Amino acid sequence: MQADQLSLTFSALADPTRRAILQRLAHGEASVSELTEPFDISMPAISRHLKVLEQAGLVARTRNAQWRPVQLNAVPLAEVAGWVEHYRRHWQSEFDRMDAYLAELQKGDPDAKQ
Amino acid sequence: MQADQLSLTFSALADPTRRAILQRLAHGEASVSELTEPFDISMPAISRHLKVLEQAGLVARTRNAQWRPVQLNAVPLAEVAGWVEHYRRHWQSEFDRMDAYLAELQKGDPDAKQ
DNA sequence: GTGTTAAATAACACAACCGTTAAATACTCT
DNA sequence: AGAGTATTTAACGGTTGTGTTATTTAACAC
Repeated sequence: MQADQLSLTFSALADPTRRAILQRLAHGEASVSELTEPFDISMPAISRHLKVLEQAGLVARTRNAQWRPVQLNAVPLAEVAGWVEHYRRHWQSEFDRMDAYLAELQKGDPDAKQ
Repeated sequence: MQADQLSLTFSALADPTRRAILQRLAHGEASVSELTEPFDISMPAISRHLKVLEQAGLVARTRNAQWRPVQLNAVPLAEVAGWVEHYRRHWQSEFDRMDAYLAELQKGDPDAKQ
């Protein structure tokens, strides 16, 4: 354990169920039952997904009677955005090369089959 | 297995060794031996990290004699950037609230202990 | 207190992850 | 062909992740 924050965040985001939970929470806080409802898995499983998200700092849990509303905390995602930004020029140049290649195809086609 | 691309990418990025490998490759292609050198782990271990990165589409391996130079492919990171971008306004508002809080503290202090 | 609802924890099973060392593969050079 | 170099694959072991069902905890309502 005791992984760095970025590893914790990426690891938490690696599961599609957890990403779907975050997406749901982007619309507002929700109870564990509400978060469980859309999925085919049991509430304990969701509860443990929430624990992973909580340990990554991506959600916060408060308490309201017997409910424990879950709220999104997007702050760790800022670090992800910063990390990935360093690579933008790399994928941009990949895309540029692809664009150039496609343009070359376009240019060639009207001149027809020679 | 057979996870979606985004899960594959996040999962590959969840390991600090693999992120360090990507960072090294951002400066140019490298052999497996070169990539192994900075780490305290064996070459087979690095080789398997490379396999994970390759399956996520983050690196490509060519062949040159007995070397298999590894190259960065940042394209899958574009999807990560797009995904995380949806949450920017959330962490921005978190930061704004934090700023407001700090400003409040600043304003209060000079007025002193009352 | 008793019953009900919401959620977490316990105990278990199974698969995946990550490292190791030893052996196999692929290529070069003489 | 035989030796040397680079890398992968095989076999193993320990830890972690993800699901299940059964049980426990916490708070409400009567």
